[in-house]
Amino acid sequence: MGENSKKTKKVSVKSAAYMPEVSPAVIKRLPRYFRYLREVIRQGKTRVSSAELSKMMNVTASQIRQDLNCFGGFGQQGYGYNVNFLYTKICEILGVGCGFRALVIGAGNLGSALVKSSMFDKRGVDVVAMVDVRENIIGKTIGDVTVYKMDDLEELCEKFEVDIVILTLPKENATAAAQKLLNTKVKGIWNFTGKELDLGDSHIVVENEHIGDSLMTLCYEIARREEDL
Amino acid sequence: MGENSKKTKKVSVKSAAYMPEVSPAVIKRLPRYFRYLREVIRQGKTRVSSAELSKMMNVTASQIRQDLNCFGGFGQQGYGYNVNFLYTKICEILGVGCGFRALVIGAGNLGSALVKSSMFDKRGVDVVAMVDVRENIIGKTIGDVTVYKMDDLEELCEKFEVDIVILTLPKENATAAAQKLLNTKVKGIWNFTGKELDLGDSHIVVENEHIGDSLMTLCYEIARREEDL
DNA sequence: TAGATTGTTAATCGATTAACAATC
DNA sequence: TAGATTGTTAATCGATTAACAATC
Repeated sequence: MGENSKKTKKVSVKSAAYMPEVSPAVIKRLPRYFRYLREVIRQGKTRVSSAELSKMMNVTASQIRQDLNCFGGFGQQGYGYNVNFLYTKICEILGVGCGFRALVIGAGNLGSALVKSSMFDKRGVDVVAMVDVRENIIGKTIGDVTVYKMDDLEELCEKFEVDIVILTLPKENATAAAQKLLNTKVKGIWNFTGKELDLGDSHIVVENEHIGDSLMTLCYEIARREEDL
Repeated sequence: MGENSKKTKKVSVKSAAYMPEVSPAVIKRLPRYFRYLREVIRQGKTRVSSAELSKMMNVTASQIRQDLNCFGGFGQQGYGYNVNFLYTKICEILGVGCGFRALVIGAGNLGSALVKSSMFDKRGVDVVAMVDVRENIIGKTIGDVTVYKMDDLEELCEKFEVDIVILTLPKENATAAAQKLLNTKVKGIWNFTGKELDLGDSHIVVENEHIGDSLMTLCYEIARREEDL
């Protein structure tokens, strides 16, 4: 650090084996560090202190240092954090650069919007295929992803070595789709169907996404402010 | 309660004035109760206990009772909760039925997908207009919402009495759009731009939505499971 | 009445913050 | 060296759970 040229600093990246379980609260904050570090990089800074970050992000400097230290000593006393180094570390932790491959089930409005966005690119996830039940769109290309038959789901997962499946189909079909995936090498499901999946202790990790929930908390806040005028 | 026919039970809905601040943790869970209660209603049940709900939702019964009690005594000892009554109360709390009106800035893929979904309907939010900067889509209809000129944003908010504005434009323009809204009667912003807005203590409530964040925590979990095989 | 289940208090657990010694 | 800022411990704060009296 200090432009990474001083040879003295030992970067103690805690080894996975001896790493104590990281708390859910910390994990949920990691993507936010990822985003803000990209912003800091975009601003052309090469170093950043927990105090600076804290001001940008509206959290305490203490929390930032505590959070980062769950994964290793990425900073340097008297200096702060080397932005690029820290960003690299956060990316490692979050699996950016693992080259995960994703398949989207459902080529409707939401599925299409997701695929066309820059979201996956930014996070190093490669969308390799979409599937749908509607015959008339099989073979079409959305963004630059081809739509295949839903029937071929398992073979497609095999062929493309799919790591992550994204569910954007009607909630009635969510469970059936998830069941099919249990027989594949798929490692994670990102579930937009609204039907919360619980695959118990299967090898598949599930992340249930409920976009509408934050609309409701917004409405709650608005309604609450109205009543105590 | 008890089919609501016994006259004895006093439903002590805590009055807003004397209601102590509800903790953020509780508020964030409310939409989930909303979703599960809809499910219970769909199943045709008329009563539900905290124990039953707890099994469905994978949380402790204690937490459910504690959460609901922040807002009033909605249950009845020995009986449980009347599903419809509880649902009504949760809806009230969350402002469903306040008839909030929303305007979407940005008629791109995401904006269009949101508008075409059933999300707003389900939550009693009425999308009254979209705006965009691209001349060629002005006047078009998406879902059943008309696209207007971005230039007319303030007038449209006034004319349609917009409560909530949804930002789905490029992040570079997020701040400028939010600034414009400060001069209107808009009460809340649902922000998908990726640029976190902080309007300080303005009268506008902001909810920053980062869909990609949960993709990253999914990747984190996958990467972590891979390393400790 | 007896049984069930809430509402609520007290105990536990986890997460955040403050403080400061270590050290670059 | 002096100044700055981390890494880390201890103190505080908040959230969850357990337990049970109240009561339908």
